[in-house]
Amino acid sequence: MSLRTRRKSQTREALIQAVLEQGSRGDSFSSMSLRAITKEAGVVPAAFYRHFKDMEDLGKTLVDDYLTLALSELLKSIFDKHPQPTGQISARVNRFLAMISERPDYWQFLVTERWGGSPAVRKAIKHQVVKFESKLAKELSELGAFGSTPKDELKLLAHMVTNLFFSWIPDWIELQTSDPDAKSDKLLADYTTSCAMQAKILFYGAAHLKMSTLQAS
Amino acid sequence: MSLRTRRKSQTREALIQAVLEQGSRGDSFSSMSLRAITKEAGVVPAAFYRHFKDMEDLGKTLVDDYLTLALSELLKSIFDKHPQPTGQISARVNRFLAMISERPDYWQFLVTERWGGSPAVRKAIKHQVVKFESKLAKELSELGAFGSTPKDELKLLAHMVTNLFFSWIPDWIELQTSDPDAKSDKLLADYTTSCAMQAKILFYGAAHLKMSTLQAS
DNA sequence: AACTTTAGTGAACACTTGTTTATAATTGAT
DNA sequence: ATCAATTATAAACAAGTGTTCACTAAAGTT
Repeated sequence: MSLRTRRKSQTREALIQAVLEQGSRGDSFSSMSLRAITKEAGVVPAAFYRHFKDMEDLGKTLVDDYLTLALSELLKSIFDKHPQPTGQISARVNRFLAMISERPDYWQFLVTERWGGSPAVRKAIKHQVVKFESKLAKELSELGAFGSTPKDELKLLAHMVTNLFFSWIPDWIELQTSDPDAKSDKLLADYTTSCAMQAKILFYGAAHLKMSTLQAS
Repeated sequence: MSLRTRRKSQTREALIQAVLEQGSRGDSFSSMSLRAITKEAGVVPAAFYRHFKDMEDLGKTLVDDYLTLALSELLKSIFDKHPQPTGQISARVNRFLAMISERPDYWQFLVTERWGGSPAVRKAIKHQVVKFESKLAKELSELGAFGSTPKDELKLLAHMVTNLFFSWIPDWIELQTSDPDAKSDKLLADYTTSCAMQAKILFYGAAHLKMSTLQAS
């Protein structure tokens, strides 16, 4: 890799990080200005166009080149082998929450912009989420407990699980930032139990409720 | 009510409707400009300040004076008496989806801004959602199936149910708008079954999974 | 060493933004 | 009928917006 292209990708990264930075401060992507982004990246406004066509282009790139990795890492992290014998769900949930703690800006952006104000970014996220759900459904089918579950039902379950995951993200981030981060390990442990409980409820219901069974309540 | 106050509340309503209108077009609240709102409301920019201090004030008012009603109506609609003997869950889900179809702009705003770019609006929504979850937990406790369920677990369940409800909103709105609205009743029936299935899975899991039971999967 | 390519600069542009001010017009009260 | 109160207007302001253009300077190529 040449020196020039390396430096180019350096400011390109700075622009993307600027977006994530402002996202972490609570701003939504559609309300970010091109000028503010370049300013935060330490570059003049006109330099922006050497890297992206416009802000929409930046947003799509951010999702496709960066956030996608986060989602696929999440998938690996959940379905890797070597699970502890006890508390499999808790351990996986724990790892997910730790991943969020590592790069909260990534996950914050994903949550904020999933139903946010930029159609292009929304569409890009949607595309990645659909892919994630498909892989998740496939992994679930090889899990034993859902071996005989019909494909339709697995897709529905994967959809629910994905939404459950997404619901944890903002709660967990807020829990962390609004806390006197003294004993953050206890905070993690507590919220892990809560999320694991949620996951168990969902999996138990899906595993034991046969389809086309009318269970009124 | 005097003529003047009536006319005042008329343009006030126009301003709020303008926000919902732009929200329905896909814009996020934090990216809406005061001028664009007044323009859409058919009024000059300076007139805005007769009604609201700034955009943030408008946003909070919108949530507290309007969207709150939608949520309490939802609660009534779900827990009213006179339920059909069969398919209680489906019937209630159906009514919820019908409510969304009636005022999609309200629900769209709620979803978009729940994790959106305006801290004040986010906080206002959060406050209403917490209230909603509390009432929901109370209603669930009087439901028979969860009579003996501990309070903590009911709060968790209410939280999950709320998130489940919220997850339906954007999917249902998109399903409707992206459709050649010919046989929209069949669309409603189909999506009702899907959502009802999700609700049943969740309720079944919550009702049958005893707390502090380690159910690995 | 000379030439080309290109990431980043700085100034300028037309336009939109939020907010203030004085003024017009109409309702409510006397 | 007269006067006060107030909703909405029109114009102006400084500041911020996206985008363009000619440019400098450094890296890649010959």
